[in-house]
Amino acid sequence: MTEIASKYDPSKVEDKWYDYWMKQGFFHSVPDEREPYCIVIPPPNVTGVLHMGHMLNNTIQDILVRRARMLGKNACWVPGTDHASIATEAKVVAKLREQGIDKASLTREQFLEHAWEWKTKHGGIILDQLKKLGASCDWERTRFTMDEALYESVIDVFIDLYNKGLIYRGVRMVNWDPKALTAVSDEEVNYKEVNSKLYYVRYRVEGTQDEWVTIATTRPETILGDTAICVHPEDERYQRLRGKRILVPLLNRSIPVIFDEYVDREFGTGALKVTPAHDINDYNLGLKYKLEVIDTFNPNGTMSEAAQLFIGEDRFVVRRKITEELKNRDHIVKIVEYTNKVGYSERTDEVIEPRISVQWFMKMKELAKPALDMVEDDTILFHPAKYKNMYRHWMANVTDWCISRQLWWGQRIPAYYLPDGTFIVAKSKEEALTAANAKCKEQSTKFKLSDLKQDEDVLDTWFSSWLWPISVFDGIRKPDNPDINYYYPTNDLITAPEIIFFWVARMIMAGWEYRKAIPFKNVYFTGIVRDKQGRKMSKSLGNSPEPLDLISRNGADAVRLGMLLCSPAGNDLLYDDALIEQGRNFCNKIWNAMRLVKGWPVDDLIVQPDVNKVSVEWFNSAFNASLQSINALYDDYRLSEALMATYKLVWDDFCSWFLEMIKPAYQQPIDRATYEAVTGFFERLLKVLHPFMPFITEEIWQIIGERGDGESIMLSSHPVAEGFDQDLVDKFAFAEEVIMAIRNVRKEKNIAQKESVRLYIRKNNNEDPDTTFDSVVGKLCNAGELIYTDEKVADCISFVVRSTEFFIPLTGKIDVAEELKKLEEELAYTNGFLGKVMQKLNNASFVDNAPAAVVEAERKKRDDAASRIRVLEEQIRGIKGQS
RNA sequence: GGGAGCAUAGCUCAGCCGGUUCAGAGCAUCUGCCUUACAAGCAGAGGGUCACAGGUUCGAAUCCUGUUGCUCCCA
Repeated sequence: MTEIASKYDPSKVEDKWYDYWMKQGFFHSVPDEREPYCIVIPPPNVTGVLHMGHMLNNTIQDILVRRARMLGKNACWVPGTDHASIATEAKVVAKLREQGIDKASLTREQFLEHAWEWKTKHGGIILDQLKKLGASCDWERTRFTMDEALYESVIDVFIDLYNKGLIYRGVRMVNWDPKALTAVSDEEVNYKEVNSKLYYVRYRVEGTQDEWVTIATTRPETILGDTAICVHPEDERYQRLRGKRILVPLLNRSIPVIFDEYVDREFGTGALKVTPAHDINDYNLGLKYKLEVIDTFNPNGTMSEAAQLFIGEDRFVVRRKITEELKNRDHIVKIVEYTNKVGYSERTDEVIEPRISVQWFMKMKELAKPALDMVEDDTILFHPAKYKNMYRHWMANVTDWCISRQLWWGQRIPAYYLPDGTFIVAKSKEEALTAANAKCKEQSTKFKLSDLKQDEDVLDTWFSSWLWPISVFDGIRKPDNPDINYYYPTNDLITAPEIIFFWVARMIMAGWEYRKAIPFKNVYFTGIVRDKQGRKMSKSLGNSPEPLDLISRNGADAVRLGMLLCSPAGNDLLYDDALIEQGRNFCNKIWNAMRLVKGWPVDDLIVQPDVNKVSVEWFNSAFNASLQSINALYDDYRLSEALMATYKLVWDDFCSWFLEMIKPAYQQPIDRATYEAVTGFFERLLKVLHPFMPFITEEIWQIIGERGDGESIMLSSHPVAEGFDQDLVDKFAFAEEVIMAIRNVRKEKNIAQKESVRLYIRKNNNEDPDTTFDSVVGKLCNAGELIYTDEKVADCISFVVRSTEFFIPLTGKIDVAEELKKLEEELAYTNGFLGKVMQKLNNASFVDNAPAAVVEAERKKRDDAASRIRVLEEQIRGIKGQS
C-alpha cells in the first residue's frame, strides 16, 4: 500500500470529483416514476459575484438536495440568475461611459445589444463559483429571467392580469430614484436617520405689508412648488387666516390657506406648506382640496422650468442657494438642527424623490388573501415560524405594487399607445393594431402600424422573479408540460428574510393565481452573515473574506461545515475564521480515521475477540440511535443541529470510542468480522456526512471500497435508522464513567498507560454485576484483570461510580488524607442532593399533584443517593480504620 | 410613532405547551501528554443567581406583569 499523507489535502480532491460528477451527469434530473424533490435557486443577480451570504444559502440548498437524492428521490436543483434591471443597466451605462459612449446617443436596440454582450461576458460568473462550493445543480436547466421563454411568460402574465383588471395605469406619487432615473417600489426604499435642518420660513399674507405666516420645512427647495398653506381648523393661532391667501416667497405666487385636521399642531409652527408634487401626504391633501400640482423637479433631480428659479440646478445645491436667497429677502426666521428619516434607493443609494408620475400598478389585495391564508394555516411552513408574524403584518397591510421601471433592460411593457393617448395591451404591435382597428367602424379612421407606439418602460425585475418556480419549467406558456407537472410544487425554498415581501410573498401569490397550488412546501430563512463584531459584510467596510480564497485555502467541505455549524435557521451568523478551521480539523479527523482503518492487515484465521464483538454491537446501537435523532433534526429543518449530532457521532462515538475499542495492537492484524463491520460503519457514516461534506466523503468512500466507474457515494442510498438496543447504550454509558474514572486515577497518580493495573469491583446492595463491557474496560484502561469481590480490598485507591466500588491496588501511592477529603466532599454533596429530593418527597402537595412518573423518578433519585451514601460512608470508615 | 422578536458559560447557540438528562453543546480557556491514525491530535478540568423586579404554582430558565438593553420590520 502506498503511503497516505497524514494531512488531508482538499486541493487534490475537490475539482477531481466535481468533474467526475459533471461528466457522469449525476446532477441532471428528468421526470420519472420516483418522488420528485425540487428546489429552485433564488436567482442571484446577474451582476453579482459570490459572497458569504450566497455560500451559506447555497450550502444549505445543496445539503437538502444531496440528502433527498440519497433518500431515493428524484432530486432537481434548478440554477439560474435574474437580470437585475437597475443594477445591470447601471453597470452597462457605466461601461459605455468609460468607452465614451452616452446612453442617450444610443437607440434602445443598440443599448440592448451592449447589455446582452455584457451579460454574455459577465453573467455566468456567480454560477461557476457555485461549482467550487460543490453545488449539485442541474446545470442543463440553468435559466435566466430574460431567456425567451421566461420573457414571454412575463409578458403573458402581464396581459392576463391586465385583462383581469388587476393591472392598471395610474398617476401616483412614486419613489423616484434620480440617479437610476426610474421609479422604485416601496420595498426598495431604505429609510435612514440623518442629521438635517429644520428651516423656519415666513410667508407674507396677501394684501398686507407686514402680516406673516411661518412654516417649518426640511426641504426649502420645494417652496417653489407650494400650492397651499395648511393649518389645523381648531388652531387658534391661525383663525385670522380664514379667507386669506398667502404669497409664496421669491415667486409671489398667491396660494390658498386650507384648514385640515391632518396638520400636527405640535410640529414646527403648526402651519404646513403644501407641495403636492413632492410629498406623499401633501399629494393626498392636494387631491382632497383640488390643489394645483406643480412639479418643480426634472427626473434627474434638477429644477424644472416649472420651478421658475434655479432651473437646471441640482436639488441639493438649490437647497443651499434658496436658503441664502430667503435670508437675503428676510424670509428665514430661524434654522434649527433636526434629525429625520430620509429615504434612500436600495439600488443606487440616492436620496429618493417623491414624485408624481404615471406608472403601472398591480392590485394586491385580492391576490394577497389566499397567499396569507396558506401561510396562516401552515399549508406552507416557515422555518423558523416566527416569520409568520412579519408576513401576516405585511400581507394584511399590503399596498399596490408599482411594477414599471423607466429602464430598457427588462421585459418591455406590452402596452401600445394610439395617437389619441389611449392604449391597448397586447402581445405584439400587430395584435394591438388589430384590436385598435376592430373598434373603428370607418375604414378611413383605421390605424397603421406606425401610429402605434409601445410603452418605453420595462417591468420590475421582481415581476419576473415572482414567476420563477413556474417559469423555469415553462409552466406559464405550457401549463400542462411534463416538467411543471412533475416538479411543481417544489419542496423547499431557501432564502433570506429580507426578501420575504419582495419575493416569497409574491411567489405564493403567483403560484396560486397560475397553478392554484403553492410554489413550495417549506421556506427556510437563513440568517445574515456578519463579521465578528456583528456588522453586515460589505464591500465598503472591506470586512468580508473572499469566498473563493477561503475555498482554495481550506477546501469547500471545511467552508461548508464552518458556515453551517454556527448558523441555526433564521439566526445571523457571526463569521469567524475559527469556524472554518473547525471544519478543516474535522476533515482531517475523518481522513485519519480512514488512514487507520486502511492500515490494518486482516487475518481470516483470527476469531473475533469478545471485546470487538461487544464493541461492534454497541456501536451499531449508538449509530442507529444517533441516526434517528439526526433524521428528526432534518425533519425540523434544524440543519446546524443535525450537523452537530453527526459531527459528534463521527468524532466522539466512532473515532474516540469505537476505533479505540477495536483497534488491534501495533502492527497486529484484525479479524475479518470486525474489519467488515468497521468498514460497513465507516461507509454508513460517510453517507450521513455526504450532504454536508460532499468531496471528502466521495474521496474516502472511493478509497475504502472497490468502486467501479460510474459509481458514487452521491448516488448511494442513505442509511435507514434501524432498531437499536437502548439497554446496551445505557450499559455502555456506565462503562464510560468507569473508564473515565480510571483514567483520572492514572492521571492523578501518574501511572503510565503502559503500566497494567488490576481492577477490583465490588457490587453493593446485592446487585448483579454487569460484565458486558468488562473486556472494553480492560482494553481501554489497560487493566490486566477485572476481579469481582465481596470484600474491601486493602492498599488500594478506590472510587465509586454510581453505587459500585472500584479498587486499584497501588501500594505506596495512596495519600490517605487526600482520599478521605475527596470522599467526604462527595458525601457532603450527595447528602445535600438527598436533602433536596427528600424535601420534595416530604411535601404532600408535591406527591399528590405531580405526575406519578415524576414522583417515581424522585423516589429513584432518593434510593440511588441513599445507596451511594452508604457506600461512601463505608469507604470512609474503612480508610479511617486503616490509618 | 405602530408591530414583532431576542436577552442562558468568554463567544455562538440549544433547552422554553413547568417536574425525567435541568442548568447543556460546540468553540475558546486552563492542566497534563509528541501514547506507532490524527499536535489540524489525545486525556482531563474550570466556567452561568438562565438580563432585572415582582407574581402564579407544591415546584419557574420555562407561564404572567412590569423595567432595562439589543435587533428587525413597517410608517
